[in-house]
Amino acid sequence: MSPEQPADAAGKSLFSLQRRERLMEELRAHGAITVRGIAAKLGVSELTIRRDVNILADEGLVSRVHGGATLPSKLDRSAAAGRLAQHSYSIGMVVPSLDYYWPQVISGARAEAEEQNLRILVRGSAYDAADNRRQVQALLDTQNIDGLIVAPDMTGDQGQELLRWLNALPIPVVLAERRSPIEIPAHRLEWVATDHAFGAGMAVRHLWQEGHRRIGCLTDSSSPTSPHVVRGWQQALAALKIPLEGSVYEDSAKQENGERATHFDHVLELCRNAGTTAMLVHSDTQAVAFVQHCVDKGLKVPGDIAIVGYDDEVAYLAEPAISAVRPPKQYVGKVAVQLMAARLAEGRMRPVHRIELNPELILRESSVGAPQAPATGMVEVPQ
Amino acid sequence: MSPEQPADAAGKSLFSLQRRERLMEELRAHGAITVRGIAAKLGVSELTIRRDVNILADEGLVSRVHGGATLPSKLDRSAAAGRLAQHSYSIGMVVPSLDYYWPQVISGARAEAEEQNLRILVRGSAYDAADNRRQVQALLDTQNIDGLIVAPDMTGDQGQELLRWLNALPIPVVLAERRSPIEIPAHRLEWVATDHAFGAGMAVRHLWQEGHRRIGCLTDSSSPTSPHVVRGWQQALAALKIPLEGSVYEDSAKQENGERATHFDHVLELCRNAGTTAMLVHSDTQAVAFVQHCVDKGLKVPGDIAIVGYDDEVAYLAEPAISAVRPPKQYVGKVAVQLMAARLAEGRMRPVHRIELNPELILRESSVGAPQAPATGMVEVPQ
DNA sequence: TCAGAAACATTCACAGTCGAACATTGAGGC
DNA sequence: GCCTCAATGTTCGACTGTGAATGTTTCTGA
Repeated sequence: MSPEQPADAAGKSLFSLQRRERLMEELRAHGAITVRGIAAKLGVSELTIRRDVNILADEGLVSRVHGGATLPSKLDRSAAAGRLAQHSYSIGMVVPSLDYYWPQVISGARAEAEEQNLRILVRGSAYDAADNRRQVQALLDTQNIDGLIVAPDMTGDQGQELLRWLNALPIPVVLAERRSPIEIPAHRLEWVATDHAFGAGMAVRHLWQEGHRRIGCLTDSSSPTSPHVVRGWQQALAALKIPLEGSVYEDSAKQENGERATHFDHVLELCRNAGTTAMLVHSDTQAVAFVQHCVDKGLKVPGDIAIVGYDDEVAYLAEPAISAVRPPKQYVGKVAVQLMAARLAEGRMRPVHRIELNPELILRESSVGAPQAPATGMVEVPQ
Repeated sequence: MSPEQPADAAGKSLFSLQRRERLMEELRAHGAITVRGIAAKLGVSELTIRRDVNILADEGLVSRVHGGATLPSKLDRSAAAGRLAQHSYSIGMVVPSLDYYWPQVISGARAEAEEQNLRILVRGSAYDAADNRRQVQALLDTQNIDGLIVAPDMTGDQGQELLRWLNALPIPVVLAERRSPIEIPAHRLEWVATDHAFGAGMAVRHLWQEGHRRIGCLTDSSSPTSPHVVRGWQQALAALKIPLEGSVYEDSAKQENGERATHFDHVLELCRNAGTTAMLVHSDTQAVAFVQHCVDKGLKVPGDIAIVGYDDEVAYLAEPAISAVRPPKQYVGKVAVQLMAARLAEGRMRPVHRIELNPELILRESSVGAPQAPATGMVEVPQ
């Protein structure tokens, strides 16, 4: 044998550290290794491997066994086993907004990260695939990121391409408030998202229980949340046997500020014609403006028209205060970090997790007729 | 066989630590083991197993009994037992089978419960809503249950009624391998389930990559898993632009034992007529029988027909060994317990979680192209 | 209660593995 | 060049894990 560095099967020289890395790799791949097998594979003597195993075992990275080593096992009670090396990780987080909705998600993520002893680096981005990618790339380039939590724009070809790119990244990726669509098998992407359809359904059922029989929906198609809200609204109508035909359904996304009042008038006109007495209004900034508009026009809320908002960011500020579906934003961040921490700890043996969280319905004045006992499962919050 | 490391059923060498780990796993899955059974399963002498049991018993991890071992019991007052921290909560677990699929789910749940210091009480039930309810009721009556993990039968009115009842129970309930349907708003029920549709799709895409252009599906509609598998198969066909019309799709549930051969012949006939060269066979007991039948009829697997099974319980036993989609059964149990532990710790402020896990595809001989002869001029090196 | 069967403990033999002591090699500093 | 040091290899006696044989204990059912 050559007197230089030892060689592995491919003929490449290895330093001891690389060798131990290789050893861990084999170990992770097979769950166990034999000293003999690895020695042959790496082209070094068995004694060398044994020494490596001892070193790794001292650090608690493997469990020593007669003839080889296994992944650390609870059954192994040697000195070093027990407390895994607290190698702390850094997680990048890219969110599409730093002033609406996402601050709470970030706050939940930060709290959990502290708990799990992780570092989080947050970057804001635009609602736009190209910028998402730029921000992620910046994190990858400048920081030493071990994992990525991201809420990308998924619309259009660019969005799809972005997803594919994320799926192929060498680090684990968790989507927040986004789901990878079935069409592209982004099989490595995990996600945690609020079940907005459920939230919308909950709002509709609540309005039904309040006696409303015609329930419309005013949505904001510029938000990624919108399709889910609309779907939930439609499903709930179907379940309650309310015909979709004739139910007011409007999109306020394209309205300029100046034209908003005009559009609201148009919506109210539709409601009057269709006999609609309740509206689910997506994005509660919209809801606030809409309630304001109704009050200005002399309509009683909830007397003439009941309103439920969506997101519960500013709904309590309106006069009257608006009932709203509240997504568990803190938990979205928290669970995303939990997913990431578990993934980083357990590696690829862990199956891909995809988590939906249910929002809750916060009842305020805008939808509750006479003060009633809250329906089961729904929370009444004063203020 | 060589006098070196012993072998388990799959022929893989095991170190003593791994063997004990396996032993604990079996123990968690079944609650008890026999020395003889485990020795046969792991391919070692009974003496060795006894020694393992002694070691584990010294650690207090098992209770020794004549003929085998059980999970640590309070009744066992040997030296090592006894100082287990008192269980904070007790969780009831009702599963529809104790010999197929579910033992591994239970094993994962037990392992996690141990970790979280919870007590788990497992009861088997029938695939039948009335019996499910009886078993749950029995747990509620006789034990002091703080939470319930259950895989109920959800078919028919009885199933729906059962779900409603579960939803109204005063303790938290987590469904395992079941989803609450949107129709009944069982908004308190959390669940963890394998994404079987994804698994089926993975199998279809694999077969496509192996060159198959007509891919059929043989399902077992008596299993609650069946609809999801079929849905995944259909979606994957659609994505690959394989027409659903003319694709072989058969249900083997209603076949009596005697008629199974006839039905298989019928399926093969259909395959021949439709030009189908690959089948996804749900429940891999079915797959094993089907492969056996094909081989008996002189068909080459995978040469004439490629097979992928579903569940990966016994697929490796067939000759040739069958590729199979493997649901993360251990993790289903594990995650269910995690959900329950978090719920018990955090109370109702925690949003309802609903988790899907991706299965993995285990490739074996039945679907992977036959090994090809080396190109001319190349020398095949023995060993 | 007792007999027979099954499970268990003990002993021994052996193959394989381990690690201490010492030898060898190569890199880097002077 | 020479020295030192760290990494690796070789040898060989000690140790460990396993299984067969054999005797002892425990369980079970009549």
